[in-house]
Amino acid sequence: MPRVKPEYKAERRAQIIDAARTCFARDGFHRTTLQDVFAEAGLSAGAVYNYFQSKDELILAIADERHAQETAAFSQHGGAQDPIEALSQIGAHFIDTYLAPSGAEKRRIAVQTWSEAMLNPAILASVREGIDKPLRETTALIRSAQKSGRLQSGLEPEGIARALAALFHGFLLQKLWDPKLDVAACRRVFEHFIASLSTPSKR
Amino acid sequence: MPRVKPEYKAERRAQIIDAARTCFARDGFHRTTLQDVFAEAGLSAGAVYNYFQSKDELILAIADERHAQETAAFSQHGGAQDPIEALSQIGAHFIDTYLAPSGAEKRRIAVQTWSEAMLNPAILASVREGIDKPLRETTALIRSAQKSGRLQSGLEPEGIARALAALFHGFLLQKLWDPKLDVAACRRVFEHFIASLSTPSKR
Amino acid sequence: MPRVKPEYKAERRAQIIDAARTCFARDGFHRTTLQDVFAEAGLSAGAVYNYFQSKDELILAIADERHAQETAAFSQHGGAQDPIEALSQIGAHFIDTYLAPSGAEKRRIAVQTWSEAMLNPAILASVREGIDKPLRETTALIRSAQKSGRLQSGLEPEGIARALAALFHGFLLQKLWDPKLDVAACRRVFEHFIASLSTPSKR
Amino acid sequence: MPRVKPEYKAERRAQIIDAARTCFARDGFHRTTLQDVFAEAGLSAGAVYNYFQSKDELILAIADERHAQETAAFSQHGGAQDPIEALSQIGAHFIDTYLAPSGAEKRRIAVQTWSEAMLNPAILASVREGIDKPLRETTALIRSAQKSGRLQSGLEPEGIARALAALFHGFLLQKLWDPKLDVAACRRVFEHFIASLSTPSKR
DNA sequence: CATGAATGAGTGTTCATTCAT
DNA sequence: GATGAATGAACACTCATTCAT
Repeated sequence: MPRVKPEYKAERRAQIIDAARTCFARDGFHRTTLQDVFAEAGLSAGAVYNYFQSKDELILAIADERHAQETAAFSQHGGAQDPIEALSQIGAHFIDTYLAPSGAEKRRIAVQTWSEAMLNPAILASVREGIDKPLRETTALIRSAQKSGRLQSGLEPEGIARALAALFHGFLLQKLWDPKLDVAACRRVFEHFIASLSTPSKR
Repeated sequence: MPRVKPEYKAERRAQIIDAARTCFARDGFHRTTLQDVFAEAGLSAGAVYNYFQSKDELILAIADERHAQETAAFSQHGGAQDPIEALSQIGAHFIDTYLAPSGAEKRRIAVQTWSEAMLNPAILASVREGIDKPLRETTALIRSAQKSGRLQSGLEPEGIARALAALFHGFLLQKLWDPKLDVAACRRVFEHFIASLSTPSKR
Repeated sequence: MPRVKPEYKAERRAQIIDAARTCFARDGFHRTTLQDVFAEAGLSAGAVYNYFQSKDELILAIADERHAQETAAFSQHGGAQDPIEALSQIGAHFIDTYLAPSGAEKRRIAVQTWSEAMLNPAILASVREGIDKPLRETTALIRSAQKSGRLQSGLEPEGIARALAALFHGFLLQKLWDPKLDVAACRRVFEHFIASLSTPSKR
Repeated sequence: MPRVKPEYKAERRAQIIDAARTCFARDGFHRTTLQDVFAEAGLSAGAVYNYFQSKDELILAIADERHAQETAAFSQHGGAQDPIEALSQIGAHFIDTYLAPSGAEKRRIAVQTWSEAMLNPAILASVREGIDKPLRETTALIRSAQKSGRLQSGLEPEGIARALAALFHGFLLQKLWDPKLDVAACRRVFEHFIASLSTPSKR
């Protein structure tokens, strides 16, 4: 269908990415064959190859899209006046999005991406991009809160930001291993951790 | 009446597992071919197949071994009288072992195992076994500390235990993505978190 | 009543043939994809298919064109009064055209055509048409020269004609394999061979 | 079948090369699929890939083998005392081998190799190796004959050698295009050409 | 027990060709 | 006539696994 509308190609691309994401979440990057993706997308091999030049490129597109979404969500929820409130809202958003039952697909894509990053430089770059910007913003948030005296200053801001990310990533893994994980409890611990920053550490 | 001494078989098995771990850490479970493992082990295909019936079984053996080591290390470092001290020592041990530069191989195996657990029930069982026992022990430790008044009791013991695990797993990921990660800072945040449990949460 | 002027179609056809020749000479018939030809011609797939119904037809058109040119050149240079002179001029023309540095594209198309003729009857017919007519004309030239006593008659005219063609084709191959081939020396040997026909063989 | 006799692998390799040569001569390098070769050899894909790492490598092996045979044959037939006799014998051998009806397979492989050499550096190297050594030997033969006065010295030895090769290659092409080519006539012209070198050129 | 050549289903990818617009 | 996205059969190649020796 030549001379298509400009949005046609974007739609087709999205259709392929959706199909790939479904397959990858279900069977993993490596157990998913491109034939699976073709079938899921309802397209031929050639059609898919008009949009993505290789399986790796498709995997990368999935990773990139996920990180773009994350960065966007981050900015969206980090706007609260109170820095502690902002941290809390960001945490709540990510916990809701990734740890809810409906987040299963996201979780499964995420973990595979983390594993793949180890071996695939392009995926690693994508993962880092998805991590570094939020980390920098969180760090800035914490630093400004420390300066205004609202957070204790005994810990490095970056360390705190990394701990928040680590808590989130770690809970995500636990939810993946055990779907019965008590997400509400995770959220409470998360809140406790943030709250604990307001008081000087005992040590 | 075995034809060969049992030690012989155990040594051969260890030789194969070592080779496999080296390959898997370097190239990943899926990019590693069994030919790679044969070459790394200096053995023939048939020899390896006398010890492991499939690639999956080899992967599982790697995962099992890792979790056995972890559980053992956990018990070994969790014996301190003071529960807070015990938690601190356990944390220090795992951070030292997995986040040190020399822990790269362990990290790379760990993340792949987590990803594989999503798709392979046997690996999932292995991962859960490696997580659940430590989690139960930590939970028990925390619960007893709460009863004796040494830890605040506003948070569920299991939630705290899971948060400690999450912090550790999350830092491991970050170290994987960025080898320059400041491990000392991670350790300080970890300590802060444990310390924060001694005081009532502000909220 | 055609919608477009006939010249338009002829121009388009020539444009496609030029592009195809460029691609085929550069990458070979089999390594050249039609996508390459479309790009080189600056036309779409559909446009090219309006002029040639298949890749084979395009290859055949290239071969035909080459042989038409050759036959024309042959007639053009074979008109000298003296048959020996005519042979010499024809030889000189072909050596100049095909063995000069600028003849690289022609050489590369020629050799591929020879190889393809082996497998593709239509190409074989084209090659034979390009060879047979010149061969018949040369044979006639030689026969008449023999009758008039200007050439020795110990050899069959067709054999001599074929030897001249063989020399030319063989030198073409050598130039293809080694661009530093001394073309002037080839020309001298060619002249010697023609000259040798004027005197009775020693044997 | 492990722990095979040393000659086992060589036999297998020859079996594959034979099958490939049959297929390539019949259908051409590019129209032959590896499946064809597997079927012709009566082996599986994996078995063939244990001996040749790619289709190109198989093609190269065919070319190399052909040139090795040619060089060997050349040395074998070039030992006559009389240089003119030696040239004559070499020519007769190659004409017999390649232009006889039974030489069809050799011819078909040869022409494809020439065409492929244009695009494949490894094949080009093989072709040149197969050409250069015979050419050097012929040149030496001619030079020594010139010094001893048995051949006229008006032409460069290398040019003469190249002309002999060109005649042979050109006749080979003609036989390919027309199986009814009179090979005896070719041989006579070849002989005439050699004989013509014994007398000073008329020019 | 060890060997390693053989197996063959399965993989990612290509590309000549079509046809709705 | 021209466009170019879509088709899908076909291809080269891989690799976990087997088994005769």
